[in-house]
Amino acid sequence: MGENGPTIKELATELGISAATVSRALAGNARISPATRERVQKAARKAAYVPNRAARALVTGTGFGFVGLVMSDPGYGREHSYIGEFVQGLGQGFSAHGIDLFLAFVPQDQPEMQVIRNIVSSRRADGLVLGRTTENDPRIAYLREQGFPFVAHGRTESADASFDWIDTDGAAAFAEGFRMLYALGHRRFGVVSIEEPMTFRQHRIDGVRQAMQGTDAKLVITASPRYDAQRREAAIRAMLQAPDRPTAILCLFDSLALSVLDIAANLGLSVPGDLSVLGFDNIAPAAHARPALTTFDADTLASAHCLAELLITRLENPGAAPVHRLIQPKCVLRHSHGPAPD
Amino acid sequence: MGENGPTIKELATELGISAATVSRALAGNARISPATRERVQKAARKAAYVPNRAARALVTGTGFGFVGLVMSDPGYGREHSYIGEFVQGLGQGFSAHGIDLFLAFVPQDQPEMQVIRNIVSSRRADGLVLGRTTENDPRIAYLREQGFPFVAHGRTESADASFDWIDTDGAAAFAEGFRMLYALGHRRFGVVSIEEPMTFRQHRIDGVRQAMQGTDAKLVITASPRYDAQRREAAIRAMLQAPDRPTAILCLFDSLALSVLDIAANLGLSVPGDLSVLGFDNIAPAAHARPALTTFDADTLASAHCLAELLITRLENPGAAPVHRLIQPKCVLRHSHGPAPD
DNA sequence: TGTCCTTGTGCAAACGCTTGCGCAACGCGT
DNA sequence: ACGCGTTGCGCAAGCGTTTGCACAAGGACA
Repeated sequence: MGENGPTIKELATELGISAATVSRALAGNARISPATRERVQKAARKAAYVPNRAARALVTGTGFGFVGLVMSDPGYGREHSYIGEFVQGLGQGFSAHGIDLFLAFVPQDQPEMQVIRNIVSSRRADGLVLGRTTENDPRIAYLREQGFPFVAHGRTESADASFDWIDTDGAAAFAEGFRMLYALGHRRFGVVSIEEPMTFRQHRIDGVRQAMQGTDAKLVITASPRYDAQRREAAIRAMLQAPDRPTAILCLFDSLALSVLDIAANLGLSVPGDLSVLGFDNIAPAAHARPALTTFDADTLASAHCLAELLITRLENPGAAPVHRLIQPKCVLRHSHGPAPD
Repeated sequence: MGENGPTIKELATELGISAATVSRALAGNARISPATRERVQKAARKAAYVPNRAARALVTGTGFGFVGLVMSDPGYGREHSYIGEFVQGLGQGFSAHGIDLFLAFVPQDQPEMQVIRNIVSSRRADGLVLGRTTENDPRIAYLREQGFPFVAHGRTESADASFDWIDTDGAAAFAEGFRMLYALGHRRFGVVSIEEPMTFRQHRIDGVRQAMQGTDAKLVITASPRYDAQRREAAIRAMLQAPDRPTAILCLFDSLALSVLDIAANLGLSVPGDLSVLGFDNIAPAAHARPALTTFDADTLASAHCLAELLITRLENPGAAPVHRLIQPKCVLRHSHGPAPD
């Protein structure tokens, strides 16, 4: 084994003071004279002193400075590259505060809840980040009951105010998308949705519904299991082959939109000539699709940053009032939308 | 706060034996009588005893059951979605063995080495996974010197046999790419490369060079800084506007190829009519580009799985002989290549 | 019966850090 | 000159484990 860095005791004897003083000086304790504090801090920097986390965790009873992100989503691989940005944003936010992000992968044969329970009871993490919430999320109920610190990316059905969350304002975005297409003359609308009760699903669909109020627009919705490519394709194909197929389709997220683009091409429908398509998330392939996909960008990176901040303040101050933030997605105008065909 | 489980001492007094015996029984120590061992194990299970990781780590000098992946690459966001798969593969591999993967993000104002040093000296991680190696990688030198367990995704210049690595056989892939294009009649070749001394750069270029041996093909290489979009574009543009521009371009990785596709379109060059383009990595946008990008797939997921296995065996058996594996990428034939123009 | 080895268990130290408390030194007011 | 509050620091006790060593009990052997 190579050289382990110096211990606090070594640093102390080298400075001719006690380990306690070093500890306090490094912690910025007020009872240490500014002169000593500075001297210690300089020496620590010079000696590249890094406190042993195990020792600290043991005595303080806290964790090791890790927060967990539970990865249950099988779809974050290829298409769903927003995960990359999400993780990056979280990581940057946390590392600025000396906290590390760890990824807890959920084995296929295990429910996500079990993984979470395990993390909580082993105290491996100081806090947890929850991805994409469902309408009635059992993870949230459990963590709240355990008093375990967490933040969520997404609300629950009741937009529950008792925990920290950040969400994108999908309703606003989809309403905006509808209005834009309506203004372009579209009257027959489609929404490509999923079967899973993710919170964002309801919001986004509601956004369209509300914007439709009082207009002469028609709406048809199709849904399929989130990661079942076959059924997804069947559903979209059915929508596009219906006698009075929509001329404008809003998709819950980009990978659905990309599927629509592919299938439309197969069916000989031109986009945006015969059909306008809107996505959501602005994942990488969206920009490279032909036609390039018009979509909404919710600045995943910034959201993740913010989520990290939220969890950090929660960890520092467990009793603080919950914070929520709604991000307004921005429409990225590209080439998959246009005037309605006559 | 939820209930913290019992300590080993509590368990011991409850059983009327010493903590040492409990510890040994749980560890399966041979010096403990089978009767006692079984009694202890049953009681531990019943009491839901979970050893305190901090205490254990402190005394054994090991980590907490985490391995780190150092994320220094600023480009793993949008384009470089292979990171998503890489992380997924690692995570799955590790979690099967009760190990968690944490992501160590390198702040912009800090050298990667400092982050690594910090991890090593704080003993936060039991082992480290190194992404994309450079030809003469200081991280590897340091970790070897420290005797810190690690595995690398990529070789070093000397294909150093003294540590565990997995690499893709870029030379073979690029040679194959060359031969395919040559067979299609191409004679003027271009390679779009980067300025950074990543190991894979040399291998891939060498693959082309070797395959060219004895043919009448010409080769021109251009390089630009890895994440400088401006200079990248300038370099590619220059290559495409040269009087005797290549008719076939091999790109070191997909995001370069996508740039080539864009710029070619801007210049009014048709792909694959005027120009054939090959990528490497098979990232998500490659399939959605128009024309869809012909590229090489090295099965990132499987590589990552394998890397995880390697690190685990290394952790279990630090003295074992280093293992290396070379993955043969498979060519994914799509529509960005074709016969040479006459 | 005494010696010696084997087997099973306990004692206590150690890991590196934080923190409550004690204590010395000093300056202030009286 | 005395007491008292303040300031700055050290002592030592832990935090929950693991592990080297000592030790008691018991059987085998001479």
